[in-house]
Amino acid sequence: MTLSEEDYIKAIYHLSEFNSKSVATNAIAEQMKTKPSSVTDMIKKLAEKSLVNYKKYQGVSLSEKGRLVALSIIRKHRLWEVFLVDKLNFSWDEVHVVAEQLEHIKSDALIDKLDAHLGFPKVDPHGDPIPNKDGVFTKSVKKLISELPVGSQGVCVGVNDSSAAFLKFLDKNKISLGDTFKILEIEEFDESVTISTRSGSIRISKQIATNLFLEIVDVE
Amino acid sequence: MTLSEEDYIKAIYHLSEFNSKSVATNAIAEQMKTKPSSVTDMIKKLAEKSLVNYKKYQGVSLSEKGRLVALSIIRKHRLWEVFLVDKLNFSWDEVHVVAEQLEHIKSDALIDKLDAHLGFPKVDPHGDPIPNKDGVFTKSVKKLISELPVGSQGVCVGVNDSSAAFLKFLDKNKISLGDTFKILEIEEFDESVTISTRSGSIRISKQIATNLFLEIVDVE
DNA sequence: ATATTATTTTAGACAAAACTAAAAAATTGT
DNA sequence: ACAATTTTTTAGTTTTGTCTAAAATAATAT
Ligand SMILES: [Mn+2]
Ligand SMILES: [Mn+2]
Ligand SMILES: [Mn+2]
Ligand SMILES: [Mn+2]
Repeated sequence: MTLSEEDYIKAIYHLSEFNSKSVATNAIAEQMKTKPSSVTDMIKKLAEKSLVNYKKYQGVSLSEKGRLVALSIIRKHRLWEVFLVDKLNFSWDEVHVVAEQLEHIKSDALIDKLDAHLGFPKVDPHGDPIPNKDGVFTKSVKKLISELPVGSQGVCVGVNDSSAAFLKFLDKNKISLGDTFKILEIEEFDESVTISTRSGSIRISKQIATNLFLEIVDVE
Repeated sequence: MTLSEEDYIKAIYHLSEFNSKSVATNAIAEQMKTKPSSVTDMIKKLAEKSLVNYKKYQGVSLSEKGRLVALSIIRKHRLWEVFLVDKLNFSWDEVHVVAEQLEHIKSDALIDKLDAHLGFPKVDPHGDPIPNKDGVFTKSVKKLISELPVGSQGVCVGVNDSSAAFLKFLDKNKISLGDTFKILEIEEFDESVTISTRSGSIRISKQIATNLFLEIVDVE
C-alpha cells in the first residue's frame, strides 16, 4: 500500500466512524484537502483492491479488509503519539503531525517492539483507544460535556478536537486528561457550561463543551 | 526534498566518502538498483537544485549544500539505528532496513529529542560515527584487520560490510564490537588471519579481515 | 413535474520517478 | 590512429497521484 492509499483509507474510516453510513466523495476531498475528481480516481483504485465497497454516485464504505488496514494505521499512529509524549517529552499538541508520517513506516517487528517498550498502552495522549494487532479495541463509554445534564460528574478522558489550537487552549486553562469535573450549571442562552474543578469553578463555552469527553462516575 | 532525492544524495555521499573524486552514473545506478538513464534524470534535477556539481559525461559530486543534506540523513539513519538496538532490542543486523525508512521522517524537533533521549551517542550499532546537527563528526582512526601487521592489537570498533549476512556471521562466531583482538599470524597463501580473542584464537578468512575495523592500542 | 442546484464522474493534462531502446561521447586495445 | 567497447545521455513510455473543465447524475425547490 502506498502512503496516499493509506491516508485515504484512514480518512474514510474516520468519516464513517460514528454514522457508519457510506461516505461522500466531497467529504473525503475536504478531509484529504484534494479535489473530488482526485477522490473518485483513488476510490476506484481502492475498490479494485477490494479495500472499499463502491458503486458510482453511491458513496463509499470500507470493506472488512479495508477496516483492518485502517485500524492498523491508526494503531501505529497512536502508538507513535504515546512514544513521542512519554519518551521524547513532546507536548500533546505537537505529536499529530509527526505521527502522521511515522504511521506509514512498514515493519511489523517495529510496531510490536514499540508497543512492548511503551508498556502496551490502551489509549493515546488524546484519550483515543489503541487497537491491538488484530484491530480490536474497547471503545470506552464517554460523553461530551455538552451532552450531559447538570449534576453529572466524571473524569476527563478524551478530546473530540485534537487540533494543536484546542490542545494549547486546554493547557493554558489547566484542563488535562484525568481531571475530575462536575457540571454545575448550563446557561440556556449560549449553552455555555459551568464546571467545578479541583481549583474552583470555570465557565466553558459551548464549543469547548462539545470537544471534551467525560467518563461518568456514578454518584449515589 | 523527496524520499528518492534523499536516497540519491546519500548514495552519492557514500560512493565518494573515501576516494572524494566525482562519482560515475553507472556506480550510482548500481547502488540505487536503478538504470543509468534514471540516474541521469535525477542528477539533472539535483543539479538544478544545486545539490550536486554536474557536467555532462563528467560524473557528479556533492556540493557543500548537498554534503550537508547527506550528513543530515545519515545522522537520522544512525540515531534511529541506535534507538532500535538500545531501546527496542533489535539486533544489529535487523536495523538497517527499518532505519532506511525512518531516516526520511521530517521533523527537526523529533531528531533532536531522539538524540537527547539516547544520550547523544557518538556511534551507531555498527561503529559508524553520528554527525551532529551541523554535520560535524569525528572519524576515528581505525584500520581494517587486513591492513595490519602481525603483532598489532586493538579494539574492534566497526564493520566495513554491514549486511545482515555478515553481521549474523559475526554473532554466530561471537565477534562483537568492543572485543580486543591481537593479530597472531597472517597466512600468505590465502591471506587468512589468525587472531587471539579472550576465549582463545580463531582464524578468519581474508573476506572477514577486510570487513572488520580495529582501533589500535599501542603496546610498548 | 420539472427546473435549478449540488454532487459526482469523466476526459484530458501534468509532474515525479521509473523504464527500454537508441544515439552520442568517452575510453580502451591494438 | 582508429575500431571496438563501455559509459552516458536522449527520446519516448509508463505509473501514481494530482489538477481543471466539462459532462453526467442526483437532490432540491417551486
Ligand atoms: Mn499519514
Ligand atoms: Mn491522537
Ligand atoms: Mn532511505
Ligand atoms: Mn549503521
